[in-house]
Amino acid sequence: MHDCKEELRDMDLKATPARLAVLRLLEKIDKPVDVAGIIDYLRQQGIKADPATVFRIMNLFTDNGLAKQIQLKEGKFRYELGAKEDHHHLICENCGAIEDVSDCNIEALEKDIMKKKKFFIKHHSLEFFGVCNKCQH
Amino acid sequence: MHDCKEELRDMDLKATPARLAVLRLLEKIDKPVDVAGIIDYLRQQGIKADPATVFRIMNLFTDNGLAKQIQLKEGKFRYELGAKEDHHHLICENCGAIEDVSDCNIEALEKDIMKKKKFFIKHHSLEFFGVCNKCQH
DNA sequence: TTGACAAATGCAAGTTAATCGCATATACTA
DNA sequence: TAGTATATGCGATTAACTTGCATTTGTCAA
Repeated sequence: MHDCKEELRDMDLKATPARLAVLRLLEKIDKPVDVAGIIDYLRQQGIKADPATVFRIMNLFTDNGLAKQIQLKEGKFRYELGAKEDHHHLICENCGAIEDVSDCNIEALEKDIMKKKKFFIKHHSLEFFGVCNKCQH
Repeated sequence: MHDCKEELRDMDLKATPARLAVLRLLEKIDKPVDVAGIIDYLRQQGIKADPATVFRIMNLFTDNGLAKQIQLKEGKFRYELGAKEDHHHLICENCGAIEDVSDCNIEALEKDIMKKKKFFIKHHSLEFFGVCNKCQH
């Protein structure tokens, strides 16, 4: 467990209570959260935060690589920790469950594309939509 | 070139001018369009269509597999032809250019995941974000 | 060809995600 | 501990998308 306060200070970002709590939340969750979920969590922690503030925090974190934006065809953004190792998502179209998958070896594909297309890839998003194990029965 | 009117009738969808024009547009474009773009095209074709109608058409087409929704972290949906062969997108974060890539062999990965995770995959989305060739200079 | 009916559209109002400006509060630094 | 840059709250605003309802329009059967 590392020090969130240090992490923010190192990036010249003020360590406010809301920012610290969001960072801690991102480190804890195992699937991407949306802004409503973040606000709920903050309230649980005794931190009252305006939606505008949370949106501002998430944009700041995204720009600085602390958070990563995820889109699951819901018409809104979700967020997860930027430092998380490369992984992708399985989204159940029946119950909405979100599951992670790793070991997809997209890096090889990326290298190939960069060479073939002369396009410099900075990051990617890969999502699989379908029916989870539970909903198949 | 096939008959759009037939295609709609075969799915028990009424062949209205707006629907036909949208279908023709989807067959023509080489990169995903948003609703504003669709409305522009319809106007060019002499078809006045309300945004609500276009949203309804796109939802209908998506539900029926005629169109596919794409999200490029813009906070809105884009659409492309549902029948298009498997491919993915390169999005330039500098100029916004969108380019297609094919031959990514995601099917193999999908099979692997389906077996390992017991998750039935119906479709996926894969987008690469970075800097296009032009913007590198 | 026409007439009837189900369904598509237009319009207006409403919802939700996200942004912005500005006054106030607060984290950092010296 | 006081000063300053900046983060936050609040209210207003925008943009994407949805919904309800009256009207129009494809379709199909006579």
